[in-house]
Amino acid sequence: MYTRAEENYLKCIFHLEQEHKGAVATNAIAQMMHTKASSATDMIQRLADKELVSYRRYKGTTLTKAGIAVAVAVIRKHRLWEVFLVEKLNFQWDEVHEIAEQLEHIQSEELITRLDKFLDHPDYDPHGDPIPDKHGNIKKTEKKVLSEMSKSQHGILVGVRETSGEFLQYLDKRNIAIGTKIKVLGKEFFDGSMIIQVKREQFFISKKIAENLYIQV
Amino acid sequence: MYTRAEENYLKCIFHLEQEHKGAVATNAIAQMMHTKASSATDMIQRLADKELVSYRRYKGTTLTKAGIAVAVAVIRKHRLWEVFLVEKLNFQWDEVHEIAEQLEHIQSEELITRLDKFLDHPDYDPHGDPIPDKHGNIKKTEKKVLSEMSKSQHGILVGVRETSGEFLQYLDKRNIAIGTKIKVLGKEFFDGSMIIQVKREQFFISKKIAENLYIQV
DNA sequence: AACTTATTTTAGATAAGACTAAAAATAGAA
DNA sequence: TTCTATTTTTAGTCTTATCTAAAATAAGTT
Ligand SMILES: [Mn+2]
Ligand SMILES: [Mn+2]
Ligand SMILES: [Mn+2]
Ligand SMILES: [Mn+2]
Repeated sequence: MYTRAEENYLKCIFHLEQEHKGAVATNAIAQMMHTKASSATDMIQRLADKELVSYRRYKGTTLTKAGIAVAVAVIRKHRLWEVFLVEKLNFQWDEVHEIAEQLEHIQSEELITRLDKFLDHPDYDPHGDPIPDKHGNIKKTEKKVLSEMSKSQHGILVGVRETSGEFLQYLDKRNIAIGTKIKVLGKEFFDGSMIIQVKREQFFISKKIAENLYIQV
Repeated sequence: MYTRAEENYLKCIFHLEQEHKGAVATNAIAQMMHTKASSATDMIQRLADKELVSYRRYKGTTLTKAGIAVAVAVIRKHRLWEVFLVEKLNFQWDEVHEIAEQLEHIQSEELITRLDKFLDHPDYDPHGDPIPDKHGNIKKTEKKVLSEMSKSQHGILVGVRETSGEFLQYLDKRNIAIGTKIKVLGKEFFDGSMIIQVKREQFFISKKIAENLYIQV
């Protein structure tokens, strides 16, 4: 099988490739992995030797079929464990990421099959991200970033972009969670800030917040 | 914290020290770790630098207070995860060791605290081994190896020495499990083999089998 | 006590994964 | 197009954890 480091790099490249659509820059990988560009280059070259990524120097990196399969399997494990931590061990949604980051590397097909069953085959993790099935298929959900919505539009929160503790606690404090209905009451052109309606309350939110909330309309 | 390898060596030394009472030979460690004596020496010296073991060359190794604490914490995690796998995910008791071997290295105090609670604070793992509490205290149980019992003595199975799949499946096949009442009907001096009564059946067992069953009289 | 064997340690190599510093390639600006 | 700034790669070093081969020590035997 693959090492922890390899799995983490593949997962990282997968996420960057999704976001930017196209070859991923070495610097972007290094930044997300909290490492130096030279270390990233080193790993990328080893992954290329194993045909998990295709790579032409100075031109960026993309995952191969094999690389995608590994990345998606790790993401599946990560998200299933997050569900376990929240649903069964009563962790808060902002506390689970670090632990899942470790648990995602446990090697056992059977374990994941049984965990999935134990959790009753969940479709989404606590942050609203879809859980790939055992064949690696990911349910594509139609969702919009809140910051791109306009006045008087509404929808329900189905996911968050940021998963840092600070951000998730910010949402908790305002009773905003996955499934919460949100309506745009006003939007400021100058700075992109908004007034939103959540249940019976109204909040002012900055553009930065709005950019990190995914809404299903 | 400590690396996976360090944790595995410490756990290994702990178990060997329990068995033989006294300093542990380098070869014994190497054998149990499935590695070479030179590799073991190397690690022992590094553990000695970190004051996790006390070591005098050619004289063997013993754990320090600090080393014991690390080993026991790992053993606690290993056994709690084994309970989880059997009780919650319905694994058989012979299938859980390998997976627990990985899970025991997950670093999170909070996770173990919550797992322990989720499992309702179990005292023993599926193989009858006691689970250390969070302070590292291990319940000492009075138990006897079946091979040392004599004719017409009886007791209940409280643990197994071997945990290999083959051995555990051998027991399953004969309906022998933790908690099963066993009576010695006969014992052969020549080879130490026995006839035992288990529920309504009688079995012939070799000395090797008898040496791997712990009985509470 | 001297020799032989088994155990343990050292010396030297290797691979993964990280780093710093320097060189090379690319992109942007003048 | 040529210079400059940024990005990326290479070269060389480090640590952990492993190996093989050789040297050192301990234990056992005549
Ligand atoms: Mn990870
Ligand atoms: Mn998540
Ligand atoms: Mn282990
Ligand atoms: Mn066990």
